[in-house]
Amino acid sequence: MLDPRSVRTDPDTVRASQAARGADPTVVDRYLDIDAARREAIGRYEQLRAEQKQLGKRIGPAQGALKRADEADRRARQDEVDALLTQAAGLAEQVKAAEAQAADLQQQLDVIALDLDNVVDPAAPVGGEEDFVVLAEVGHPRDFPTEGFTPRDHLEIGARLRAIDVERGAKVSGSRFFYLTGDGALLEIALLNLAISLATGNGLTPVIPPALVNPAAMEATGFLGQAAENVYHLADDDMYLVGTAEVPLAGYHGDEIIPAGDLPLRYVGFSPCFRREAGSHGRDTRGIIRVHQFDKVEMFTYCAPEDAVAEHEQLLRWQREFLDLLEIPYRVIDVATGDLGASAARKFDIEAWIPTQGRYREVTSTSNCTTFQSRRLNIRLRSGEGTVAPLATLNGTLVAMPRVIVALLENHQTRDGDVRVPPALRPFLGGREALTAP
RNA sequence: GGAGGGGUGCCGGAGUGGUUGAACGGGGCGGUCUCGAAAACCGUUGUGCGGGUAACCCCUGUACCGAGGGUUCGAAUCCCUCCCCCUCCGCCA
Repeated sequence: MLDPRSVRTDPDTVRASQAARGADPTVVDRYLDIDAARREAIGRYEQLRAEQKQLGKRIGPAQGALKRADEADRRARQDEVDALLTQAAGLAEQVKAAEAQAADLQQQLDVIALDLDNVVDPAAPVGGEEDFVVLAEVGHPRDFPTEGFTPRDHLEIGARLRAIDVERGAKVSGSRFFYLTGDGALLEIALLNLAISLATGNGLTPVIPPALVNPAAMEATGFLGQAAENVYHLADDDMYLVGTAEVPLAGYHGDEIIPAGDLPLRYVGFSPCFRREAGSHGRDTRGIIRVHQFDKVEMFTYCAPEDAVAEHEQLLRWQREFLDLLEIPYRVIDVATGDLGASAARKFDIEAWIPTQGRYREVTSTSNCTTFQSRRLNIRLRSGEGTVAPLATLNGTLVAMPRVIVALLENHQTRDGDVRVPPALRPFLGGREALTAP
């Protein structure tokens, strides 16, 4: 949600942002029209309401006077009370109508406000999905022909190691489900432990959040908008399965006012993630690149708006450090405006090199949501001067298990199909230097 | 799942229809006193929205006593629905 005041005072910026996203800029003008009508309606209602309260204050005493009145006075007193009540009844009707009108316009504004995405960061590259800018390339993809063998894909390696089982995943749950078994399961646990130990070492608070949330939490984090078709909904209970720990981590401080001195608040959550993957039929059908359920370690920060850009860079640094430790070649891209989520002002993705695909695939993503998300969640900060203001929220993947496992298996495979364990991960795998077939 | 109790401001806790945004206590903040501190005393203490302002402070109006409806001239107070919390029983990782 944008600040209504800033939309009012600086509509051109919002229009330009909408255009950069490939979204409809004329929403701004409809928004402004409704906002103007709303403010007028509120004024009308409040004035009538003030009159009603003034009048109401005279009724009590008048009725008291009637009760105490003697015979001679009774008639006059009764007339006075009746007159007041008649007047008040008429006013009450007007108040009710004015209130309904104001409420209706407020609701209209709330609805259209959902069509206004966050204002993009001027630093973000303008364009569509293909218009990203590569910020860095790290490591070198291996030259398998020179090494003298053809790389196996993660599914083949996973089957050989008895680490990944998609057939049984399909048998029990359906397509896009999988089992991690043996070293596969141990690998995820090792990645989890490495990630959490790094994150806590950096001062983040570890959190294991609920993965099932109510509609308000889902709505406030923006996942019931364009992304709604990818969200699992439990109709009997009207609950949602989260697609990321961002949802419960963002909702955690909902409706709170946080002292500025407590900021930044940094969390690292571990949760299962559920995604319907509607509209991606036929894409990434082989292996575990795109699945309906996976585990993820996600960082989440609440900070002062002026610190958000620096915080965004910090999250990106932590993400890079993790992949550096895993010795996976990757590149960092600055995602273009047209490919940003509705709540992100800027987004960096890290894409890992996948040898058998001969290309980079997204493994992490970090978004600066500025004050957009906190407005919907009603999270604010209290400054030293005692004033309250919205704060910024940012999120970033530390490790999305399946894709990192894919990258790890494929990039570190040996000629005979074993997998070298990068040194940083060894302490979490009992010191083992390689994963080998059982 | 069954039975009962309860949701009021930063916290505790009053308040059953009319100057109640809300008594009282605690806490916080400011001040007096003190070399300083404590104690004591005095004062102050929310948020959203609209208007006065382009904006802050400020002034003013209005809304907010779990949420949403209703009754009424008027609702924290009465009615309905829902949500949440607590206690006991049952079931259960």
